[in-house]
Amino acid sequence: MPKSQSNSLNHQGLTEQQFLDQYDAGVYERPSVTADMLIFTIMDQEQDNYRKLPEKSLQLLLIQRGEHPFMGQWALPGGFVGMKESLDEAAARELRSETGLNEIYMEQLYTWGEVERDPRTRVISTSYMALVDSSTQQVRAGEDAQDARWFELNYRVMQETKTHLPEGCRLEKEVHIRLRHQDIELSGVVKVTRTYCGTITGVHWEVLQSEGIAFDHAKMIAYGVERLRSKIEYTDIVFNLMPPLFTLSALQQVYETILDRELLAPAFRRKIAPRVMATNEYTRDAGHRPSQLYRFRPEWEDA
Amino acid sequence: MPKSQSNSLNHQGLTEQQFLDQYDAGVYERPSVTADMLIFTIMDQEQDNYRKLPEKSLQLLLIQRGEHPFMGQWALPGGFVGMKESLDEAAARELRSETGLNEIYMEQLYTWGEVERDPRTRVISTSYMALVDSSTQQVRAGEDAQDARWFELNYRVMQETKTHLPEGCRLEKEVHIRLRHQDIELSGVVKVTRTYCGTITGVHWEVLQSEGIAFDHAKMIAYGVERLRSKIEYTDIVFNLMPPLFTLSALQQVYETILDRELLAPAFRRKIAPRVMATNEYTRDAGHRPSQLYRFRPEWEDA
DNA sequence: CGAATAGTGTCTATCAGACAATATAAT
DNA sequence: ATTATATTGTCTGATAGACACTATTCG
Repeated sequence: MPKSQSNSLNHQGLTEQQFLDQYDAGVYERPSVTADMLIFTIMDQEQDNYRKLPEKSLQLLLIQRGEHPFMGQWALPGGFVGMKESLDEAAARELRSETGLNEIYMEQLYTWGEVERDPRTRVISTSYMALVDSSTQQVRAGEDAQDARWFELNYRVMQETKTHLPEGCRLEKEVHIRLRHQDIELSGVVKVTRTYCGTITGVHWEVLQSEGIAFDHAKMIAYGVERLRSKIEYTDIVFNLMPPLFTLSALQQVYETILDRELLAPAFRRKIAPRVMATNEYTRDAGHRPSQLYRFRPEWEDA
Repeated sequence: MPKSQSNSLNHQGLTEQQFLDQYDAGVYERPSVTADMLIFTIMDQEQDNYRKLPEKSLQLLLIQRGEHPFMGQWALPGGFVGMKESLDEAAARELRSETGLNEIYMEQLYTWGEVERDPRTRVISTSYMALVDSSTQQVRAGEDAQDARWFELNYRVMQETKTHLPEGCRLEKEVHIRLRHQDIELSGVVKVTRTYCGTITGVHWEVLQSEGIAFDHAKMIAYGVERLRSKIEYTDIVFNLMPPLFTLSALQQVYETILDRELLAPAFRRKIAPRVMATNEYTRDAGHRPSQLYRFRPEWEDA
């Protein structure tokens, strides 16, 4: 941090040091701040036909609340930011305490600052996204005293409306979220409203329905999925969800589950080619032609 | 907001209502939260040769601090978030009070949560970016009692270093920022460190030098410019910086000033074509061939 | 005419979508 | 042989970079 280092006197005739000594931070009421974590991973679905490849599913880690408010409902792992830890540190601490994992990809997403977000008190929450390869890394969700569980996440745009306004246009999108863990089923409906007025665009996220999802976490989840979907297209974050060795089909499946649409294999392989490197290993016992295993080839190894 | 609506009792035997009634928000110390504004605009430079087009420059609005800390230095307009206003409202309020403008494009950028950001007390700040067309809209910077001024902003990457680590690589980028308003000249150096360790990437922003720029605002500015540069490539936000009618050359110049590189006119015109619509008007008295005036054609008018 | 900008045409390289075709294991 | 996946080849259409060329105004 740059030092302010000023010896000049302010309008009350105080030096900076004197000013800071008499500064009372307590005069104004302050909101609480939390860091909330969207921890994503990819898991294989149970498979009936031994010859077919197992389907992938996107999973999100949630914690059952043991206290009011929203007691019994499921929430994103998160907690209040302490006075002596940075926002990133609070997020990393939360990640560590819920998954036991330390060196994990993590990224700040958005800060939610509406007034009535929490019935207890004014809370401003910054959401983070973390990506975990649960097939290699041992994630101890559910082993903890806390009731943390992986939920299969389905995200789908159910309705899109376009309304013309006198000076622009409004696009409304209704997104349905479904989360499942064994027989626990949660769901939420989030409306995303984009308003175009001349050149000015505004986006508004609103929770229309929330079944078993605590607070306004349904819209944090929706926002996170949108971000994951867009960032997977132009960055290398997918590889955080993959084991060190993987087949190109598996990688394509991960893209397909996250984007929720099918991709053409030849185009996919061409596009991903510069970011992967073939190994001498192959899959075995698959009931069909074996597949070559690849590893991630980071951009900085390029040339 | 979804209601929690639970009648169940917690471990102390309290209903939700009872729990909320006895909840004391004051037990934990809480940080202050501010919303800080990067207000950008484009202005014409003074021109010597009457036949040449005026050059454009990117301008940023700063306010001179009249109080400790960083008294006399220049800061982003910003202020504490009140208990009864949302984060967005606080940002909009700040924008309105500094520029007198109301209906302006505004977007949340990032939340800065390091512990020692402010010598007074723990402060977490969310930065926003606003884009203004100062040629049409009357912006009252400097007319206010407050010392708000438009500064010409220069942003340039001065050094890039690539270090190989045992398990990855580190990319360091040194960015120089220069801000000028008449004979006031401010500058800052920000180091952006990208660490690649396997698939995990982390980005770290650090202020190395700060001449006349208050707090850690130099890195907020750097982050804002980076975001502006990238978003101008894949969204329509430029048009927030343009008057209702403009020439394609002027639009290209705005792209060039923001991206800090020259573009080829034919390629530019092709790319921008679907987003603009020709009018019957032309520029006049230019000392050369007149140029046709265009207007923004929003995506939603497409078909 | 010359200076300066406005605007068009075209060649090429690259890349994504589409789909055909071939390869190879397990049973 | 059949099934299911793996992998390659190729055609086509869209698009960006590069650059040559033409147009139009003022002085």
